[in-house]
Amino acid sequence: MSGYWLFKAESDVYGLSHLLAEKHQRGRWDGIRNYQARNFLRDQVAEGDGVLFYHSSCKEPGIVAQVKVVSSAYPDPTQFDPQSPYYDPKSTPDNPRWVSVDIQLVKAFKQPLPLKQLKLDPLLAEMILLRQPRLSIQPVTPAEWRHINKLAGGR
DNA sequence: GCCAACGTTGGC
DNA sequence: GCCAACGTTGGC
Repeated sequence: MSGYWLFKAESDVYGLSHLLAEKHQRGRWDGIRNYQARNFLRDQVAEGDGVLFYHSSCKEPGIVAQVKVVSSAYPDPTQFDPQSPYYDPKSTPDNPRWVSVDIQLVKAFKQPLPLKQLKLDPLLAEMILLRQPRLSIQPVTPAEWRHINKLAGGR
């Protein structure tokens, strides 16, 4: 596993419950429409990378699961779908603007880690999540990754 | 290329 | 629902 990431989603749009309902708990991470997030996804996120799944815009925002990347980046199909809220009329199949990756659940955290707890943890003070709250795809350091999985009761 | 107006994110 | 922070748009 080469890289570690945090992916953020509104829990009622695509949350852990949606991923759990997918066949093999495997789903597509789509709808990214921010260039900084897109660049990470397109250029750096790789198959096999580890991902912290974060719920935003809900009662208890926080990290709820560990997932892994199970594909390389490919054009996000929703950008070509006029029915989709993520439709982008300026994007063409020849020159797609937005990408997706597929992800698969590794484990749901027994103890979801609420944002308010992360904020209090000195070992996580440098997390991008806490410094640039609006970025929906962001790198996580190996030290942060280990610490968070330990807090969540993982290995 | 500047920057004001506007839109979105997301915690609270 | 509010609003701060930030991103995007578009006139000039």
